[in-house]
Amino acid sequence: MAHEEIRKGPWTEQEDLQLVGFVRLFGDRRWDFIAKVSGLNRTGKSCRLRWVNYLQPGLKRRKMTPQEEQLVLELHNKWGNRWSRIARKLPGRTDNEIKNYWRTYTRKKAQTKKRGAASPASSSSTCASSASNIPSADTLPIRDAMGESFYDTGGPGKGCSMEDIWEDIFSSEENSIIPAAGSYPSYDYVYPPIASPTWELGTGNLWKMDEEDGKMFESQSNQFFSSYENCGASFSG
DNA sequence: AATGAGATCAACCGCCCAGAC
DNA sequence: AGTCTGGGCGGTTGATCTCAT
Repeated sequence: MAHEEIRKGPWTEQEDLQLVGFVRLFGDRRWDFIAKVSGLNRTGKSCRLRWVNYLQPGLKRRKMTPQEEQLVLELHNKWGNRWSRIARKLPGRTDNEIKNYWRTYTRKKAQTKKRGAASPASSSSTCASSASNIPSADTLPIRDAMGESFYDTGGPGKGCSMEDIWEDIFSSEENSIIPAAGSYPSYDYVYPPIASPTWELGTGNLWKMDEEDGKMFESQSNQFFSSYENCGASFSG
């Protein structure tokens, strides 16, 4: 049979929209299923990663605050490289983000040590102790601000940010769908409604449907996607 | 203005674990 | 009880961005 090649590499806005739509329909658990029925030609893992690290509502997506940095240092001291565990203590941060931060931090620290050996005057500045040197979120360049340059890596040009999308979803459907209670951690963020059949139907039949059945939902989700045709107009391909 | 080095971030890989069958 | 499958996690890599020269 025709074997469709699994897509890899950076996600496009189109793919993001598709994924968001299907997560809305099916919840954020059945990644393999979502990968199949969405027609994204991505692996379930890839979909999950994209969702968790980038699309999930509530992500801060701006530079760590000194408080957060301090917390990361403390928790890492406590738990070691248990990034997901640490991330749970930092609302709006992903394990990947923290992992990357830590990597940068250790590098800087190593460099500081090196340089410190050469010029003791600067040796006292570790990332933790120099946290006050880190610009606050307000002073950060536009790029770091929520929603700006959201698709820097997703393709050329600027479409609409996920913030816009979520906002739009939320405002257009706040009266029609009530989010499943406890579906998401209680970040200080108002979540758009995401259907969570897993919780609402228990071990429901929904998950037992095969790919063919899933196609049915594709048409449903198409309605959702069509709402964002304007964004789609700026898609690169 | 061009370029090279360093920093940052998104995404993939491989392993492990838990649940389903 | 054993096997299989999917999801989660930590490690790593590569592309892109930023800044200094």
